[in-house]
Parts: sequence; structure tokens; C-alpha cells
Amino acid sequence: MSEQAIDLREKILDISRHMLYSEGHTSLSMRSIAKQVGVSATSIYLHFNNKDHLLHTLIEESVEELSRAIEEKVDDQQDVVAQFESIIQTYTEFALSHPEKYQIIYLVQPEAMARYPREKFRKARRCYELLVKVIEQGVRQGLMEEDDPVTAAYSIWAQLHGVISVVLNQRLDSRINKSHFIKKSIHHITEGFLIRTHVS
Amino acid sequence: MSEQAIDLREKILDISRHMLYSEGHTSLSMRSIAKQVGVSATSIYLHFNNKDHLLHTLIEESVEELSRAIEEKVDDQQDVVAQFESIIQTYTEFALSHPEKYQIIYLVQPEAMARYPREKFRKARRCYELLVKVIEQGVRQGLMEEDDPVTAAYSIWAQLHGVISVVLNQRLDSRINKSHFIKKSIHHITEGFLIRTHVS
DNA sequence: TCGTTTAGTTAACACTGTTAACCAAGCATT
DNA sequence: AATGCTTGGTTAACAGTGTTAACTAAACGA
Repeated sequence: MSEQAIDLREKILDISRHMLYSEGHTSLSMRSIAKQVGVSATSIYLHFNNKDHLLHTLIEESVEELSRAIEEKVDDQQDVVAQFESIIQTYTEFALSHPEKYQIIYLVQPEAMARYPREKFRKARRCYELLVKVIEQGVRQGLMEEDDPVTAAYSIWAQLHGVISVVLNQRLDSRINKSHFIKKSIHHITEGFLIRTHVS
Repeated sequence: MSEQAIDLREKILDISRHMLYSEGHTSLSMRSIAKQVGVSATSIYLHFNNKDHLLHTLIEESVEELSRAIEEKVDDQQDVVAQFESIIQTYTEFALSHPEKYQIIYLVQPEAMARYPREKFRKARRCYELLVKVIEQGVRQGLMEEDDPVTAAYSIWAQLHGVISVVLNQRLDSRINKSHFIKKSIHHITEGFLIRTHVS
């Protein structure tokens, strides 16, 4: 594959991601992407099998970037609680500072879920596994009371995702201050998982 | 409006909701609905202005039903903690036993959010206001430590929604037992909001 | 020089939401 | 009884969608 071919592929991805966020996924069409890129609609099919493939690639990119961000920030020299909070913090920061990338991860709806390739699914799990490990350490050190670390990790992630997506999807009451809402929510989520003596 | 007209309207809504859940929203078209109903595509436009209007009506129905379910179950004779848990329980049960109705509520994505009528938004708030009231009572009785009940109510709801939608969207690891996951998560969410002495 | 690959094109197919124009039955008024 | 309005539907059409097939023009290796 030549250089300009790679460039075009990247350009398609960049513009798609941008359009997805600014225009929404309903108005995102192969033709509109092509027009923005400055190329014919069918050219996109030289780089992606179909629209699904394009979107899946975008998802994969975002998952990869989010995972990397967390892995880079978490320092296993830190104590467990600090690692725990660091993961949650980094996850939240990524979502809020790159909403277009974060939202893409959750773009695939249940019906399309079946079509999403298994191996890409496995990659997405990398994030959780780090959290699972930290929780297992915490349990061993007696900092958390948790019989099932895997369930706990997914529960934390689900709650956090709920909080973040409510903010990003603008489902919040206008009376509520967003950053206060997030800070409060994170506090409550972590509090529920750390041993009593540590917090409040 | 005659009887059979109302019947057709109801039939369109029922079949749309059913198709939305079983086939997914990508393949839901006015023509496919019409075919299932046994009528021409344009007949739907006699009852709904456009596809958006149809979907918004479905959302409104679901919100209404969920609100009613909670209002019916919550008994203000109960003590505050029981009311609190009753709301969360009823919300969860509704979502799990009527996934097609629950999911419809969160169908509208951010872009379409602007188009969703304001007065329907206000109706959707009814749910939270009940929760806000309960929290305010709890604070007065010294059962909860919460400086901002509105934020707290939305935070609880966001966390709960995160947990439920992860389950319904089948984003859970196959190793995890769903009902265990939900029970654990609800426990953690409520725990975070009740005063320490009450739990564990 | 001849063939093959590469990177793109245009034309077409079947589908989408939506509108305009039409039609037939029911009903009230003249 | 004839007239016109309303109700509840129809068909035909338009512009836009994902996707495919067939084509072209340039670059490159034998």
C-alpha cells in the first residue's frame, strides 16, 4: 500500500470521526464522507469493506487509545488505592476531553453487536482486566471487601459509564453543574468499593 | 377520530415497538412497519407527522408507563429508606421485564435530542422528582448526608442506568452472572448514599 | 512493449423518508 | 335526490441511502 493510500485511509477515518460527532450518526453517509474528503463515494470501499467496517475501525481506534491512556497513567509502583483512583480518573478525563472518541466506543447498538468482530471485543476487555487486577490486589491487602473482582470491575465501569454518558448526551437537568455532578458521582462510586475506614 | 382509526394508530405503535426491539432501529423503516401492519407506507403519515414523531410517541408512552409504575409502587407511608429502595427496585424491574420499552426511552441520541419536544422532556422528569423528594426527606431525617439532593438523584439514576444498559446491551463479560451483577451493583449504589450506620 | 497492479471513476440497483395527487366511501345540507 | 366535505386510505414520484459492476488511466515489472 502506497503512502498516499495510507493518507487517504487516515483522512477518511479522521473526517468520519469528526462528522460523526458534529453531525450525528443519522446523517453520516458514505456519500457525505466522500464529499468532505473530496473523493468519490466508492473510493471509500477501496479501504473499507463496507460502512460497518469503517465504523468498527473507528471503534477499535478509540478503544485502543483509551486503553493506552489508562495503561500509561497507571503506575504499579503506586499503592492500590491510588491506582484504583487513577484508572477512574484517567477514564473520565479521556471521555470528557475526547467525547467524539469516547462516544464512538458505545456507538454500536445491540443489533449491530452481533456483527462486531470477536477479536476486537477481546481488545476492548484490556481496560477492565487492569481494573480487575487492581481490585484483586486490594482484596489481598484487605483494602476492599469484594468476593468477585471481575463483577466488581464491570460494575464500577458500568456506573461510571452511566454517569459519563448522561453528561455527554446532555440528559442532565439544566439546574445541575456538570463538573460537580461528575465529582460527586465518582466519589460515590469509589466510596462504595473501598473499605469504610478509608473514606469519609 | 373513529374507532378503527385509533385502532390503527395503536397497531402502528405496537408493531413499531416490537420491531424496534426484535430487528433493531437500523432496519426499522416506515415501509417495513407498514408492511407488517398490512397497510400502505403513507397511511402511517395520517397518524404521525413523520418518523421522528412516531418514535417520540413511543418514547413518551414508555416514560409514562415507567413513571406510573414507580408512583404506584412507592408508598409514602413507608419509611424513607424503604421508599428509596422501592424506587430503585421498581425502576430496575421495569427495565428488565420490559426491555423493549425501557430501551426506547434512551433511543434518542444527542443529535436527535434537540428535536425532542420540550414538554415531553418535562414529563420525563417526573420520575426524578419523586426520588429528589425522598432524598430531601432522608436528609431532614438525618439518614443521608447529601448537600444537593437534585444532583444526588441524577447521580443515582445515571449509575443505575449504566448498570442496566450494560446488561440489556449485552456488553457484559460472559463469565459474569447477570442477576448477581445487578444485585451487587444496586447494593453498591445505595450504599454510597445511605449513612454508614445503616448498611453492612 | 506488453501485461498487471493500483487507485480511482461513473452508472446502476434496491432501498430509504416524505410529499403530491388522487380515489372511494360516509355523511350533512340544500 | 343531488351536492360537497371529511375520513382513510391509495399510487407515483423525488431525492438521498449503501453497495456493486464495469470501466479508466497511470505506474511498474518482465
